[in-house]
Amino acid sequence: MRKSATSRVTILDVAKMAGVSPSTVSLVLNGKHDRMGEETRERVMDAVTKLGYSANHMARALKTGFVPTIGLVVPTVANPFWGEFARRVEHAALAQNYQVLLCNAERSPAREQLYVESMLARGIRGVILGSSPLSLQHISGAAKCGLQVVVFDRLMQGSEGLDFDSVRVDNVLGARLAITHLLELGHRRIGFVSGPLSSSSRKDRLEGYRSTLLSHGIEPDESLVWVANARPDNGEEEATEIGRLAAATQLRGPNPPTAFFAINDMTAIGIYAGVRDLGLRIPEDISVIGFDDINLCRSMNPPITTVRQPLEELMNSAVDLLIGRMEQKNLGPTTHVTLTPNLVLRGSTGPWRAR
Amino acid sequence: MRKSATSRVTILDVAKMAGVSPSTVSLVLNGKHDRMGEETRERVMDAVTKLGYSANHMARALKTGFVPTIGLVVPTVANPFWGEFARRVEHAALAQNYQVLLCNAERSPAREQLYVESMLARGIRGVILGSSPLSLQHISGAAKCGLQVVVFDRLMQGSEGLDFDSVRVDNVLGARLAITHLLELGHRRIGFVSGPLSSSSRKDRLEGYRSTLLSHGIEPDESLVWVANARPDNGEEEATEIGRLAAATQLRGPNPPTAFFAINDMTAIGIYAGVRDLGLRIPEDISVIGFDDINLCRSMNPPITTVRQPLEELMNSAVDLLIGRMEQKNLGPTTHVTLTPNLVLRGSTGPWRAR
DNA sequence: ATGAAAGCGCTAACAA
DNA sequence: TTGTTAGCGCTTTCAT
Repeated sequence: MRKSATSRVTILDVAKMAGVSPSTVSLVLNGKHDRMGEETRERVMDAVTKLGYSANHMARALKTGFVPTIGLVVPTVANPFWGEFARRVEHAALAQNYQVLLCNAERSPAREQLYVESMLARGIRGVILGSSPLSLQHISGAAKCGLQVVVFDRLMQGSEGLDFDSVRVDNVLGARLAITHLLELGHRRIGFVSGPLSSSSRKDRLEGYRSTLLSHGIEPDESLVWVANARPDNGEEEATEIGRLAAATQLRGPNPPTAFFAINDMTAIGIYAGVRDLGLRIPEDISVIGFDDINLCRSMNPPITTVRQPLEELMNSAVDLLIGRMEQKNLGPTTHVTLTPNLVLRGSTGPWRAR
Repeated sequence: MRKSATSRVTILDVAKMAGVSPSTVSLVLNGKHDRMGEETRERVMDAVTKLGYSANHMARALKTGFVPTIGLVVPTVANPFWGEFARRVEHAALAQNYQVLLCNAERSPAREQLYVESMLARGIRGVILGSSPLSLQHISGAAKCGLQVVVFDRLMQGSEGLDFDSVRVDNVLGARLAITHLLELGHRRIGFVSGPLSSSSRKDRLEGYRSTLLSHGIEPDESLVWVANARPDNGEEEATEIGRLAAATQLRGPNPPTAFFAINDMTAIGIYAGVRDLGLRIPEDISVIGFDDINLCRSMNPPITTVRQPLEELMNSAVDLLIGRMEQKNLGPTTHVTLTPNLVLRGSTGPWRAR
């Protein structure tokens, strides 16, 4: 049994110094029963500061069965979108005195499951799931153990007997916004570029792409949709690499697109690189539109036209929903929040011109 | 007292089902005393799987005083460098059966301290500190409580009575590599662009910049060093914004630089934007060199020439060092690992030409 | 080879 | 208003 070099000061030490019982100290610390001797309270607080006491969260959690922490599982922190996402969640959580445990699942259901179980073992009772595999089967065990879950980016079909609160942007609409914009600029051959269709948000965006084309009388050309394969290790290639390869390949094909709709901004950045490799210009030769509106969009040359997700509102809702469940203030049926994306016009899209 | 809806199965349930005592179950689970009835062991394992038992980490930690988790504090996950950094740490830690608790301090010493104390309260005994304020005073309390610390990116002067293991790249050399390269290309007016000099790595890079110039007979021109101010809220502007503003301002000045050395790649990306805003080209009109070598460098137009930090090796060392301390396998004096950076030539630097 | 019992640090009935 | 007591789930001597 490994023990810390310097054992910490406990509630007993405080009690002894203040000349009261441990339960009194606990009462003071937790602000219970304000009908308590003001003088006693002060003695206790004095001892606390003198001793530099700070509570042992594990002992408290073991006793109360409650941990003021929410778990956050994201597919990868290497993509700035998820970094921004995590910051928003953390901000909203901190405002309600919850901490955030951030987990990087690398788009692997196995890792996701591992993390979720580890959270449960640590007494964490609520988790926000970022984009991840379509099936939530691997989470069901945890859910049965009382774990509250809010998913981002996908609605459950309930087909698995699972039904979680969810929060997302209207992805079909987002895609429609993007494609309509391109169509209005005169583009007719629009490429769709994505990593594996591993989340319903991605499927929705593809659906929005197809349906918008159709509704404008254009038959979707399957040779124009590029969906990267998942890698054998269950991971996913870097979005930038996917975009670059897609652009290079598509543009050299027999009937190249004149515009690309990227599944997200990082993929759009990759497309930029692919386009440049061929000596083509954006937006003069090729238009590109992204999704998310990460900060980087403004720094690119040209700045990226994209579909913005209202991340702050989305994450505020997610955190409120989750904490409501954890504190049993919300016992109703599952809630699904869908917010509206909007198009941010910048420099990467321009009118179609014959080349 | 809030309790989980579905109480989890405990070691007692397993013991009952297997018809043994709880201590036997514990023994089996922890692989102790292999001189144990094979048949008993099987009965226990059977019960474990049937019941879907998984240990309560809090109870275990409370008892043993040991948590197989290391904390990782980074300044911001919105910058992909730190995302990559976190992935490396996580990878190295997982290989040794440790989990990683990722904390986003937003470059605020107050938040850093908060996180560190919260880790201590959760029984975490080791933490890796990414770049953060020069003073580690706010960590000293935790360190006295037995928290093991490995710092990245800075060496302690010991002036505060603190002395931690550390891991870093030779930042002075990194800057020398960059500046020498620019000098060899013929540049004489080289700008230095950075956010607040809030870490010794940044100070070192500035020192390397100055000393290299000096050693080549060039008197550093202070009007060429751009160091953004810290914001009142203790946070830091986005690196890209700093770069953009620096480039815009410097380039419009009376005696503009012909090349920029950016404190990191994200700042270099911001400089790209600032240069473009003025209708200038990279590298024809202006050369730019970054630091870190994040993946994004390869996707930019032109790809960014940069000073590479060997992140994988760095993080492997950090994790090994930390776990060695936590498991008391390493009791020696503090260790300081310094690795060598190397220049990655790409397209953002070119020969000086009179404009 | 296995069980009984103590206790990690804390909180929450219940007493006083 | 404050103290006593029992235990949260686990590990680990010490018995047997």
